[in-house]
Amino acid sequence: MEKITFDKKFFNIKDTLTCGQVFRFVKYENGYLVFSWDKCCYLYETLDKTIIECNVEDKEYFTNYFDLHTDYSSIYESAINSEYLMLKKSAEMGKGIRILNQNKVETVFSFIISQNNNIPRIKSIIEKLCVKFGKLCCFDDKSYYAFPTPSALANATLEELKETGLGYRAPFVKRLAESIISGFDINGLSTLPAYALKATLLNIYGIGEKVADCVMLFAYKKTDCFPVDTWMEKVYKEDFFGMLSNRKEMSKWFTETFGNNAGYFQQYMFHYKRNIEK
DNA sequence: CTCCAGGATAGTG
DNA sequence: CACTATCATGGA
Repeated sequence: MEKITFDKKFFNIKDTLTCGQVFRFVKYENGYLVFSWDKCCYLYETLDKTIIECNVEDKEYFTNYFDLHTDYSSIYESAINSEYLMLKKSAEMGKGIRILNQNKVETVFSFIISQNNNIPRIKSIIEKLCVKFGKLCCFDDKSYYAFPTPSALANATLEELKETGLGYRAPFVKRLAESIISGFDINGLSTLPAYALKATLLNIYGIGEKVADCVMLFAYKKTDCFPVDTWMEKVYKEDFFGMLSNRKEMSKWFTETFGNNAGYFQQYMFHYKRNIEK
């Protein structure tokens, strides 16, 4: 077992996992188990450190997954020095949030499932998909299921897919799986320029503006992307006093205002807005 | 019971 | 173009 130790100041486990970017994690002992594609790691915090425990061969995978090569202090400073009070408060509260570098195939499927849905249900559907169609794996003495391969999903019937609670999203999942089997290369898209990547994602059945932005930010590291959902629409209107009416234009405004920090700031503010209004 | 959840699609004007 | 009814499911 390998241990990766990182300063806790810019790596809060709970905030990073629960700000809506990732759906496969469970509380375990003093921390969390996190699953990515077919891999697993265990996370916990000490007084001043965040510790990742994983298999030796997965060390670099999870170092990159948790974005440990990126320095968050300058991102945080930039938010704290912003003229927008909402952003300052959000950054202060969520400075331990990191944007993960997730498996691309898993992320595309996960965010197709996320449309018009809530986080507990998204987690439940994905977990059932893994149990039903994923490969049995083990980590230490624990067993879990990998994210299903595209071929496993393509071979499933719509009725079988719907047993996981997918509802009307089942055809989205099936069609994407079939297209990957036929040669559509999700991972290969990383070489495309941002505008071409976005156009390609929007062309996928079941993916619109918001989901495309999420995939670009959470799997392709396009940190100038700013997904606008119901929460960010509230932020835009209530905290930025914006007058635009559609979400695509709001997203554009945030991107133009915050540049390459837009994605990080979106996570800070999403986390703040959701936690403060409860 | 109604409403809504980190929306997208197909159809209409 | 912009606007909107509808989509399956479960929890509040």
